[in-house]
Amino acid sequence: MQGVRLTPTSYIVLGLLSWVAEATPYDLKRMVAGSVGNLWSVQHAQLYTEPERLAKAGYLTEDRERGGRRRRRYAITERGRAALREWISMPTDDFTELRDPGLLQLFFGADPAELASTQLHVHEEKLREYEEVRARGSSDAPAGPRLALEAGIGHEREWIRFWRRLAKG
Amino acid sequence: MQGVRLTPTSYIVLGLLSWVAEATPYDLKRMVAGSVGNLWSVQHAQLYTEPERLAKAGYLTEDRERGGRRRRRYAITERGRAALREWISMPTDDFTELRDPGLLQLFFGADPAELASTQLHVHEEKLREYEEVRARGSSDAPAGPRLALEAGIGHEREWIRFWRRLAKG
DNA sequence: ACCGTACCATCCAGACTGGACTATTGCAAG
DNA sequence: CTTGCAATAGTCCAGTCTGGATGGTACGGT
Repeated sequence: MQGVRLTPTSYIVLGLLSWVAEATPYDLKRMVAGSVGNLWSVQHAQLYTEPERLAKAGYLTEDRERGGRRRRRYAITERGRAALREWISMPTDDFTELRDPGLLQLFFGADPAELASTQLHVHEEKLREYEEVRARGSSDAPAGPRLALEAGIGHEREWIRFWRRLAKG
Repeated sequence: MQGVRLTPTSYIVLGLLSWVAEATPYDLKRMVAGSVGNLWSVQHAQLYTEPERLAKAGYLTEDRERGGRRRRRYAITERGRAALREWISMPTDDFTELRDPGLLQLFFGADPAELASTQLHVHEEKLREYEEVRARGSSDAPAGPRLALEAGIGHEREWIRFWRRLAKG
């Protein structure tokens, strides 16, 4: 019931469960894809182990179907909500972690123009995807995801500026 | 001698060792800090285990001091250089992985203005650091690290624009 | 001779990764 | 209706990585 370390992954699970009455790991997986998954990648296997861990510590309740798929349904507890609230109210000064394989190749001497043409494609595609999500979003959607999406769009544009500059020598 | 998977971390070790005749894990640690460590975080413990793994697979040679600190000195082999060259010449289309704790808090409903003031500090500091590195750099430095630094500076500026916008409502 | 401060190496439990593997269910064509 | 495919859903595992603790070595200064 006590003493687990809460990681960013934990807060993703708690955060998503604070928006819905209950969810199975598979539901979480779909919620993550196309939203928070863009700013913090989560392995699907974690969405099975992490809720289990959180349930053991009292942040969630677990309820398992008998027969059939034997889905586990999780719901957030008051203790879980409190932990989430507390985390949200303490602005972090932890730093952005960036992992960009293309940039790594550039660092170690890859041909800038050639690399740029590959990377440009990838980032243009991603930008298109984000802009589509934005277009679909209703105006009464929660502010958080909308703002995070704006951040993502801004960064994709920056990537595109950067690689475009390299592409033309 | 065979069959290890080469990860980005592997290429960081190979890449750094391609620039110097030999290095101990501790040397690698210092080389990473303030350069490639900014675009791909590496735990120091990995700089002990990864070269060992690479040496076993024939990409590096290992030579251990007797007595004293018993430092291990690693040097890249022709096989290692070949692997590095091959990786560099194949532009990756793997995608940027971004992990930003602040953005995650924003996503889940943190107060934008409050969060922004914390994050602004952090990113302004980082930008200052990058610009200092750039100022110190000689003009005959290799192009790769210089370009990667430019990317980092561009992104820090983007973060600052983003959080600045949120800070003033 | 002693101390403080870098320098340097190793270890560990727990968490995460990437993917393989299995099973269930819905649906559509034959 | 039954067969087969796609989508849905859950589990497992070996290998890696994480974050930090721990403990040793070297060296200048007093």
